[in-house]
Amino acid sequence: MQSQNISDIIEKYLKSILADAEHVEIRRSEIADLFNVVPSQINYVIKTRFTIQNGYLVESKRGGGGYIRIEKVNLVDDADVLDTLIQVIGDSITQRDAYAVVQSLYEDDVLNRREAQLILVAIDRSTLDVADRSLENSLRARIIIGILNHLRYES
Amino acid sequence: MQSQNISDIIEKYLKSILADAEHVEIRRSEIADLFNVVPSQINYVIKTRFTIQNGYLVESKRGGGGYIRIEKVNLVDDADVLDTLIQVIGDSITQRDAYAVVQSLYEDDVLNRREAQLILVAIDRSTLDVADRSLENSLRARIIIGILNHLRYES
DNA sequence: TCATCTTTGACTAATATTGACTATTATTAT
DNA sequence: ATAATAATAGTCAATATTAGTCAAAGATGA
Repeated sequence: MQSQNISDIIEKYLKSILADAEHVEIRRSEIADLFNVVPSQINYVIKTRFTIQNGYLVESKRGGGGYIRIEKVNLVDDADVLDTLIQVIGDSITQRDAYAVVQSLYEDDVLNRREAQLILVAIDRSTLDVADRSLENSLRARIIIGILNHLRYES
Repeated sequence: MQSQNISDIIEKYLKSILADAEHVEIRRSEIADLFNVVPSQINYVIKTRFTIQNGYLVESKRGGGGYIRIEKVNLVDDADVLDTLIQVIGDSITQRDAYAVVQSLYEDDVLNRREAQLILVAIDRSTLDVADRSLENSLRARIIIGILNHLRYES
C-alpha cells in the first residue's frame, strides 16, 4: 500500500475537501495538530503538492485570524492562469513539476489518459537522456510550453 | 531447474505476487533483508527481469515512505511493427523523416489526429531548439522511440 | 580461458521531517 | 495614536529515510 508518509496523507486530506468545495481554508497549526506534525510541514506539503503546476493557487495571511487558502484552478481554461503557468515554467522545469502539469491537465479533462502518458514519455528524464541537467530541464520546458500553447489554440 | 541463483529466486517471488495482483509494491530494503542481499541487488533484478519488453512497468519514490512498484501490463499484438520502426529510426532522425513516421502511424490508426499533433509539437525543430543539429536529431529519435515503446502496451 | 552474469558496497540523489529563527498582522495597554 | 504583546504563517538548514548508479570482484558456463 502506498501513502506511507504523512505528507501524502495530508495531501489527500486537503484534496478530499477540495473535491467538494471551490477552495479550502485552513489554520496551519490546526492541521499540524490534527496530523501530529510540526507546522512547517504544512508548508512543505503545500510547496510540493499544491503549486501552480499542480493546478492550485495558494494565498495566506499571518497574524490573528491568519489562514492558508488553497484554490483549485484549471490551467488552460483561464488564459491568465495559463500565462502565469508558462511564466513560472520559464525556460526550465524539473521532471517532477512537469509531471504535475501534465497530471493537472489530465484532471482538468484537457488531456485524456493516453495523451497524458504520451507526453510524460516525451519529457521523461530517461527519454531526453542528456548529461547536462540544466539542458534537460530547458528542453522539457520547451516541450511543455509548446504543448500548452498548442492546447490553448485548440480550445 | 538447476542453478537457482538468488536473483532468480527474487524474480520468482515477485512474479508469484504478480500472478494474483495487478501490481506489487515493495520497500527495497525489506525485500533485500528477506533474501539476505544488499539493497542494490533488487535494482539489478528489476533491471534485468522486469523490463518493458517483458511487459513490466516500474516506478519508485525515494525518501520517507519510499517504494518500488512493479506493474504487469498487456503488450499489444503488433509490437513487432513497432520494433521494426524503432530499428529503422536508430539513434537519429530528421524532422522530415520523423513527420513521415508520425504520419504513417496516423494512417495506420496507431495514433489519432490529436495524438499525432501533440507528438509533432514535441519533436518540432522550433520546440527542441538546440543549436547542434545532430543533438536535435538524436533527441527527436529518443522521443519517438520512447513513444513507440510506450505504444507497446496498454495501461 | 574468456565472456557473461551475479553479487557487493561505496557513493549519489531524491524526498520527508523537524525545529530554530524570522516576518507579518491583530489585539491590547498606555 | 503608539508601543508592546500575542498570534499567526514563512524560511531555511540540518537530519532522516528512502531508492539509484556504477564499477569492482566473484561465479558460472561455453
